[in-house]
Amino acid sequence: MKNWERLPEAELDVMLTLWHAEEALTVGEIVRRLSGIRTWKSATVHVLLERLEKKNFVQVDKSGYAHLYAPAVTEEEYRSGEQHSFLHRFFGGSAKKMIVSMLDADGLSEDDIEELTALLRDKKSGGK
Amino acid sequence: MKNWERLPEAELDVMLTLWHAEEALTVGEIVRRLSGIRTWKSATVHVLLERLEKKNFVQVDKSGYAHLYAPAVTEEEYRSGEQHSFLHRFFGGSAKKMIVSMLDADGLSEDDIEELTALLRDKKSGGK
DNA sequence: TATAACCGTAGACATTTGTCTGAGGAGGAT
DNA sequence: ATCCTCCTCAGACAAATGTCTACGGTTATA
Repeated sequence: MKNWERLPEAELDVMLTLWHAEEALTVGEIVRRLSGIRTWKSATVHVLLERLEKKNFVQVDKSGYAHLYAPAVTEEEYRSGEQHSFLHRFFGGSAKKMIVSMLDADGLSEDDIEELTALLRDKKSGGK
Repeated sequence: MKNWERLPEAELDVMLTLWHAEEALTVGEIVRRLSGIRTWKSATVHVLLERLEKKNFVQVDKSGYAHLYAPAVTEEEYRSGEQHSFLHRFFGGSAKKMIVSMLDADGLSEDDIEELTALLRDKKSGGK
């Protein structure tokens, strides 16, 4: 994670599509997969992909007729960057505070709590 | 939290300043408090505040000579909106998954782990 | 081989975001 | 009264973001 850069919404939706795909996709395929949320024309997606390429977020294979687009940054890399910046803005960088707030707010089932408790236990014993 | 709206970086920095202040602030005061991170002229901050007002994120008291700006949305409201959208984008809405990922990644001390374990215990017994 | 169904690129444009300069007023210190 | 400091507000712009129409070429298919 070199220099963290927050992507605009539209570009992020394209990246999410690429991340969730197993292989490289064509513009048309991306349009199709996004059709639930976005009603973009393919030219729109094309422009977004160009911008993402310029930012080095995707790599393109232009050998065939239909160009193939694939992520050049993993979802984890991007997510952790965004998460990190969020953590700093709103929780002064304390992961603990953020976790506490999520425990309060968002719905966790009994099972989830079990599981998390177990993870914490492992983490303490096995901890580096 | 009506319609969730993500604020641009610059406006968010202004909001964070307002949230961290106890009382309403003047433009000049905001510029001063941001001077560590941003080297904005007061006109810049003024424009950002106007935009935030239009979006109903701040309320302004124009009775005195120097206008006073205060948040119209709490930090928690905003944060939880952003957190929610993040959760959905990257963890399919599962708070558990997100917490798990934070347990792995970000530095938690022994004490933090203790504390979280205790919270989980309380949450299970005292559960609503 | 026509044809319909795709594809890529160019070019255009409205809106939003980021920042500033400059004019003109208020207030306090001299 | 005079100056210096601070404030508001108008206006201006460049860059980034969001989307599209239109044109000309490719392919698979009738």
